[in-house]
Amino acid sequence: MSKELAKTYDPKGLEDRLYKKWEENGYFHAEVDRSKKPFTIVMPPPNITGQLHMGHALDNTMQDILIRYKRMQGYSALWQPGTDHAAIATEVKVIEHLKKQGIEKDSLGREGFLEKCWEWKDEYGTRIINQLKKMGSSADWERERFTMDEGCSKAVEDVFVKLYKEGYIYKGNRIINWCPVCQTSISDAEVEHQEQAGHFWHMKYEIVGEPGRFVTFATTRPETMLGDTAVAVNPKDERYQDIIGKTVMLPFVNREIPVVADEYVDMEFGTGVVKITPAHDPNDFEVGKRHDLPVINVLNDDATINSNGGEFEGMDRYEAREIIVKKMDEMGLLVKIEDHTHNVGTHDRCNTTVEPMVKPQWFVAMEELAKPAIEAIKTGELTFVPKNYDKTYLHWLENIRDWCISRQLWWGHRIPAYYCPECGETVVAPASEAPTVCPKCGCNHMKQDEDTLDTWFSSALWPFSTLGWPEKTEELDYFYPTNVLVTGYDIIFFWVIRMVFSGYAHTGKSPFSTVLIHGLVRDSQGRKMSKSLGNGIDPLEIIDNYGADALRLTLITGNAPGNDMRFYNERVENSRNFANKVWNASRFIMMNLADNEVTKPADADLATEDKWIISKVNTLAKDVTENMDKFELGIAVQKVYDFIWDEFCDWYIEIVKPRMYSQEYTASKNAALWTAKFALTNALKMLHPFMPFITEEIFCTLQSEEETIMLSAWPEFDSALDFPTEEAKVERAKDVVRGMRQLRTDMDVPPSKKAAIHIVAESADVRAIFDEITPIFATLAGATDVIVQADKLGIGADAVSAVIPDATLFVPLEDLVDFEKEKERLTKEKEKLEKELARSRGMLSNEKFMSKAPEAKVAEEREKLAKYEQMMAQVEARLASMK
RNA sequence: GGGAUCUUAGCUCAGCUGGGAGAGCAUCUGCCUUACAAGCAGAGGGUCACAGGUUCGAGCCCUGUAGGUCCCACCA
Repeated sequence: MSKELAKTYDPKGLEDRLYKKWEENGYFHAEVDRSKKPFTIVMPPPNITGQLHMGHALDNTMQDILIRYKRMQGYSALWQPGTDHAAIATEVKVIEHLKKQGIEKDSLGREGFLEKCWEWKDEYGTRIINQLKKMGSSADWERERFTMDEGCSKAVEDVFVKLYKEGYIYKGNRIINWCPVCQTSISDAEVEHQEQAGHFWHMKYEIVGEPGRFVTFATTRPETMLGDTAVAVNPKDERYQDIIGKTVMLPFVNREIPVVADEYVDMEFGTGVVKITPAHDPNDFEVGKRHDLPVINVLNDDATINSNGGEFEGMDRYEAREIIVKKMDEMGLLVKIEDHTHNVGTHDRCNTTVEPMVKPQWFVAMEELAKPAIEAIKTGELTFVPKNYDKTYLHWLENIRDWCISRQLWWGHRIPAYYCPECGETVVAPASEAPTVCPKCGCNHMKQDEDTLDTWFSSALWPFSTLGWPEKTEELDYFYPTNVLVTGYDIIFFWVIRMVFSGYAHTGKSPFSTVLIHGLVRDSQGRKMSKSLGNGIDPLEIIDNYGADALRLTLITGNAPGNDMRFYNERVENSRNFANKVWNASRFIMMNLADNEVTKPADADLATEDKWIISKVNTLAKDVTENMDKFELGIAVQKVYDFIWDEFCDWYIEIVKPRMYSQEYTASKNAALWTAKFALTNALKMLHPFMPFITEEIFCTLQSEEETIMLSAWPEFDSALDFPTEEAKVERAKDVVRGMRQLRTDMDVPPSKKAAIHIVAESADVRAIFDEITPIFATLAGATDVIVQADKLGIGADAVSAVIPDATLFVPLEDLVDFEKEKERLTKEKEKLEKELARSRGMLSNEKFMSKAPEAKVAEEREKLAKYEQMMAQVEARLASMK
């Protein structure tokens, strides 16, 4: 025996050992190699605040599968990894971290705080990477990047300057979403709308000059009235024609505000009158612009009322709301209160209700930039898998609004804009050309913008900045554009879209041709895994208990692209069991290979079952490859799984056992061993992208430690191996195997001895079963006998005769095969075949089908019919022989 | 309000361009058998949500109904 393998598969230790081997040998590294075709995937950079969760696990497993597959196919397969600085996420974490030490962010100053952030990055930035390695990820770690490293920062600056010069980036005083807790602006994509139960307050303002006459309106946010600069009605609304142009009195702040007419107002809704607060509502802001209304901000950055709010100054927005309602009521201006559920915008990170505010911010004008990204889908340069996501993508792009990219944070890429406090001049330039002197007035007081960029600004450039852009590197030329982007549907707006338009804007190409979308990993009850629910399952724990291969298989099996999945331990156990099955099947083959010199058998020496399993594994290669190419990873692995378990283990190994047990090294034994090794090796290769560790371990035991399955050639369909399958013969072989097994069970032998008994048909060699077809029973009926051998455990004929009445045990064939059961089975099969035949003949004699269906389809059907007819003949013959 | 998507075995889900209703788990029966009890042999269990339509043929295509999920959206 060349090597001992444990009876059950234990991934512990083995995984780390193999990973180390791969990494040290540089197997993950992809070179620019013009003799090969490139295949590139950029890894969605995990946040440096991140801990590996199931989302990462799924995402990375899918990418690793594709990369390993392409690498085996001979591509120079680059999986480009890196981490993301994750501006706001990290800043919040670091602030929290500092707070525990009693340090306030502001007390450190900008430089001091950034130092702490970099310390954080150094400490935690590698943690997630090490966790990804535990998954078996074969990324090219030598090329690891960080969104704030020198190159990526250069790319960010260049892009900013370029877009500014082209007029796509502008600074504007516009209404944005403000998070009062994080104290920064956020983009539209970061706002999550939640339905909340609230109230609809009907209140009224008195018309100036007409004491006792009021206009009644309804609002969900009474406190914003402090910033009202008009009330609006629909110009067509007959109820209010006579008040248009008049003014009303705003209580508390005693401001006279006009009644304006605007189409925006829905006559059917509420009272048909809307109070207009341009500073704190996006619609009102637009109305305000149309009517040239003043914008009065009544909120501080922490959402307390500011000095514009008069007596309410300093109050929290909700406190002010309560008191304003109370006072309005006291003044008789509160008409009624209705219950009302409405959508409230919240910050997706901290869940705080965002406050629309007017602030000077930087924006990217999206309309023009979005156009090529829209075209990309229409021309097919970019495809989504599954393809229905292109609708989501298009809908967003076609309704895109300008992207607010400035953030009032310190951790991130600082905006490369410089202002002159003397003359107001703005200069936008990369850091290397930062102006010290104002080009306009010549003063030396130029100050850089305090704000940083949205974290997605740098990730938008990731597919090319990681390859060296804006430099014209070899890597960029060879690996870009990349092939596949693997990500969750939850990130299409944030990231995918921005990468695509950036790719077109800066490189003239789509950054990838396919976006492979996966769903969310949910808990066993279908809930999102979340910290607050405490229902998260830690992938590292699963790896610890079941192994990375089992986790990977679980995440891929039975899941279609784009669909959510539920994760529970029973599924992992099944995967673990499969790993064990593979392990044991391999162990069996290796035990039998022992020290035999296995040589490639002549075709003539291959038995029916050999040819059968060879052509099965050959067809498998075709099927799996096809599905891999369609990104149907779940189907692909299912096919490998079924092959190994249902065909290779349950059939082939069982059928071939008697041949393997032969003490003489016959041509038949050699053929069986060779075939088994061939089928196993190929199956392992196809399994490798999914379960890298166990397949490598077995492969190395089978071949040599120096080799690696990672760089072995992916099995291709080979027509020379496509032997015609003789299903009927194999069926018979299985019957005999079953019979033998039953016989062994039924024999009246002490259990301890049963283990020692192997059955080999002697006079009618089991071989005959495969070599004869219909006359099988006739042949066997003449021979009928089977010898029980017990030599494997050193129990000789004497011992057998001591246990079993007859020293040489003759077992009639009837005991091998249960004829009654067999007849039943055949009859069922016949019925099924009859149905099939009827269907097939019906189709082929149907004029419409014959005239409409494509030729290939008809040919296929003819083949099927021929097959059915042949099978029917066999079944009938067998039935006849049994009478 | 707009859009997407789902409804298949007790549970969780596959079923890709129309032609055999499937897997895992669970249940039941029998087996510690020289690869594997994390296993083997077998069994039961489904009007493919409902109603129409197209088709020689529908789980799959079309229309409608009911229920669920998700995304987008400025009804104050």
